[in-house]
Amino acid sequence: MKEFIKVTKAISDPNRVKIVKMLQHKRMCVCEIKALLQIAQPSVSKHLKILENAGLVGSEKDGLWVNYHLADGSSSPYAASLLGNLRHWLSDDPEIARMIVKLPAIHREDICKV
Amino acid sequence: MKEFIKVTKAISDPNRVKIVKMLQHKRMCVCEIKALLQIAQPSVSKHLKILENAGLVGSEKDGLWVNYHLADGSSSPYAASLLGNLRHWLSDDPEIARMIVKLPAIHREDICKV
DNA sequence: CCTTTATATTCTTTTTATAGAATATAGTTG
DNA sequence: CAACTATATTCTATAAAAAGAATATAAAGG
Repeated sequence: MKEFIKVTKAISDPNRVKIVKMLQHKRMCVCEIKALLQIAQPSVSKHLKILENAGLVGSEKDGLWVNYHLADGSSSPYAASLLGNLRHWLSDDPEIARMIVKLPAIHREDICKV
Repeated sequence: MKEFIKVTKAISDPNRVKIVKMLQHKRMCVCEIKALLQIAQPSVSKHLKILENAGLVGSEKDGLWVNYHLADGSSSPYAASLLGNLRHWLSDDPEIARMIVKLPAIHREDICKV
């Protein structure tokens, strides 16, 4: 039960849904995500921690950067099912779509400078 | 997006998960649900409203009683998918299983008297 | 080793959820 | 229609979530 609640709580926040949807397109560092969401950097870090804890995203350090990517869902059937469904769900959502359009123009060299 | 969040938020509470799981076995009135969950009646009513709003349960009046039942998922793909998965998910959860064992002994005539 | 930079953590405030007590509503029965 | 009962709603208190400012940490480069 706890694991199920952890996953559903993690995904029941619009900013966290957006993070999952953007990570479907490429792995991203915190400041790139921050640039797309337009919220403060600590808020991004906290959202990512909640998603990681739920088994929805993973991360790897690369020098100063931390690259986040979609998890493979191996942590639980709940995470796996959700990640599978989200591959198609919400892609047509206006807010999501607008965000995805901006994605290709985001490059850490240009925008990172907290 | 709003519909998706409504469904995930609705299911990300342990008492509401329990309500969905018990309704898989039979349609129940508020005081029967109250007896199984062991929380106050207004809390049950509020949980049911949230679930109904998310398209996860439905209700029909029968005199003084209101019988709640699982929804068919026609309100959204999110509700449909979740209800489908929950048919097998969490059935082995100890807390859920213990509750389901008690289910057959619950009869409104015996317990209702707020 | 000092500075810079990307990210994480802590602290504080504001908002949102949850719970139950009290009350309202709506059927039912005498 | 008066008393009763099942459910819903309102009110209030408490707890949990989310946000950002300030600060801490850790890796890189001079």
